[in-house]
Amino acid sequence: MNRDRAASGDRTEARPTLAAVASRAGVSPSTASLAFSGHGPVSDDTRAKVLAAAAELGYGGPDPLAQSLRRGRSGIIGALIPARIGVSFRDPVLIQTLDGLAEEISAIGAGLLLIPDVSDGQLSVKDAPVDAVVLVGCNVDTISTLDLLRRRNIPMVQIEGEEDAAVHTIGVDNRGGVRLLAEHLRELGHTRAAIITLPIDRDSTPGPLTAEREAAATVRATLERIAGARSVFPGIGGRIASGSRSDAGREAALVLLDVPPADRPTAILAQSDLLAAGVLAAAEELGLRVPEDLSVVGFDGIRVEGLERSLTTVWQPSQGKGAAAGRAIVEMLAGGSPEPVTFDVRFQPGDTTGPAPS
Amino acid sequence: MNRDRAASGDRTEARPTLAAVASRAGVSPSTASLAFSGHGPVSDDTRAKVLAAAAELGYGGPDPLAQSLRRGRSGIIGALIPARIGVSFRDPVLIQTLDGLAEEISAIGAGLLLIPDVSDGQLSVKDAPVDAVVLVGCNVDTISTLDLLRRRNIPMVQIEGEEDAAVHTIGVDNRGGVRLLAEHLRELGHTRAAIITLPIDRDSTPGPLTAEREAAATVRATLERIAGARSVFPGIGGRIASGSRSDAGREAALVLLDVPPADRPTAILAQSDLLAAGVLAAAEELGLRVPEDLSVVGFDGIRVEGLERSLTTVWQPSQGKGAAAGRAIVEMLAGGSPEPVTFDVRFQPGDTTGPAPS
DNA sequence: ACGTCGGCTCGAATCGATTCGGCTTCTTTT
DNA sequence: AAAAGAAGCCGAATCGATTCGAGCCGACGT
Repeated sequence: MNRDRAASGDRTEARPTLAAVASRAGVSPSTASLAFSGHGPVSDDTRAKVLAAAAELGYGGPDPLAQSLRRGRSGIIGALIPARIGVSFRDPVLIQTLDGLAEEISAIGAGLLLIPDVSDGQLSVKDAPVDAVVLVGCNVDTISTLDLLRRRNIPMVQIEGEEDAAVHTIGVDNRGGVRLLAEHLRELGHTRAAIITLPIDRDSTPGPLTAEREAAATVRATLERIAGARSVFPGIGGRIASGSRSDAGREAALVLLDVPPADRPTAILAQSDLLAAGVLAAAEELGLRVPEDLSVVGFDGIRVEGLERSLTTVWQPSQGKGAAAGRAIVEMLAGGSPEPVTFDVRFQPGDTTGPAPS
Repeated sequence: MNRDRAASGDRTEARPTLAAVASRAGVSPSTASLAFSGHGPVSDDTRAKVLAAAAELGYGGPDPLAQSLRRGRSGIIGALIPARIGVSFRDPVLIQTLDGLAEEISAIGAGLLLIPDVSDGQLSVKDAPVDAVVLVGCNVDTISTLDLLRRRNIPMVQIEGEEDAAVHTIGVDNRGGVRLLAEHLRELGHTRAAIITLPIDRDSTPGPLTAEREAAATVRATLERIAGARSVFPGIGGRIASGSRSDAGREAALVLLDVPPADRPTAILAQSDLLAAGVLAAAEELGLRVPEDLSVVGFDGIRVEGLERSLTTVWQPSQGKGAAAGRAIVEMLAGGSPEPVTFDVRFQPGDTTGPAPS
């Protein structure tokens, strides 16, 4: 009543509040609230009055913001993705993961807020009204933000990350998966193998896989996959690609393959199917037959658009990882403390591997 | 002090509030707030005290929920997408659009909340704490929800939708774009052309393009593109695909092409590049040469993964559409009322069209 | 030495809804 | 018919922070 709030046609409009509806209906705000939410005993008569008043005033239902504050929940789960949308979403694995995640959290009516993990990004996890955060495919060097969240008691789940971080982790058997592939190649007689890795640190510049960069690596999954390869081909080297894209794979493969035949690897372990697709393209450009001259394996087990060959690879449950993360979130929000999950992968033979050329 | 709130170690934890920090620092809540936000004149001394107290208490900064309520803004823009994430995000056009959108709204530090427009979805636009909503590639038959939002004064922008809806609309010249392609085909001598459309209504079942379905159509963009084709090939018919995916295009094309040569269309207008890619695949399966036996055009001008041919198509600024939507949102949130935008498209010749076979 | 001007801090209202205990009425039970 | 019970409604506190006007105190000007 003080100042001009009553005459608040001064702004563009004055959204009616629940209180306004209540007073118009001649009931108390509490009753109006009950009538709307259906949480308490309200006579049909009263409810009708409230609804009528709401209609007359053009009331659009309780303000989600106020509800959120009161409830202490916003119904929003933040998804920290590694890069801006246009880039991140070119990765089918990421999409499947988010899909599984979204599906699972929709059980509690929550939605997914995309938060690109780019430093200059204006939106930061820390001032977003999220109930929980999922780090999907991020390298957790954003520790500072993370313990801010922890301090706020916001549940966090990461998919494929450092185990030691005090964050619930969902992973797959990266090491074992790649070892399966490597063993497969060794059984075929390959001895000169090379690897094309996914980004290994925050600045994902492509280049040779050097000891220095490996030492400074922050992306756990990539390291694990390298380790898997090393467990079979101890000294294996290769190149780091700039991302899970076929053009990046092609680029890396061209460098690895465009050498004298004697030095050329007879097998390439690509750390993703998209990379592998790029390797196949490079091989074709160089006139190398797959698998006669070169064997190629991938990782992920996705269907690569436009690739008619069936890739030898390991399948990982991308969607399952997202779903597991979602379930973990749901459980944590309910007060539980779920067990970390590590998924197994499945060897998936294709026609891109064959006996090593003699 | 009543009941056991004071002893609220009863819950899992009791997040310290700004008030707690203030009292520990020996200042008033208002001062503490000022110290944190840096909005008012606070002595360095006091600020330090407050910050120290916050650190001791493990205070993680102001609760975004409370801030949102107070400010009346959540910093979240809702993006209504046509299907669940895994499906929607297979469409590169959608992704680019979202990318442009996200980029633009990050200017005001807002984030994107994904809201799948599926009826059974638990999360609904109406109880999400969003400052604005973008309908991207949705058919607006969700009118009921929409005027709920309007009533709440939530700015809305739609990308490619009914003009008549009282919603700010961003579009492209669908009609003109397809006409360019159709004219191109006519100049090449084609007379028997068929069209493969994107979904035309909510239940996106594939099937022949019949008058009935066309009459019941709800997807504006699809209709406009059909109209563009009709302006050159008046009686053109074809099939409705189930989505912008190459397998859907292939499926539709197989039906259209697997007929006696005399009836077979010599040109197919696919309403998206992905559909066109599917058409190319189908043609190859049927032993038809492109462009000698069949000309194919698409729409969108995207780079189709795994497609080495260069498609004759029109390019549309998908990202630009998203960015325009983002700018519109920003302007509307600032109180302005932006002008609706319609983008032009650009003919992009490729090698998938040629003279009609004699 | 007194009035005034700034700089800093505090009180209190506010954002919009939810919820719990208590109070009134009306109905049922013995 | 009195006691007990139930149904329906209201008051007031609460969620956690922001913000505006007012107040206090030291410093400066004359």
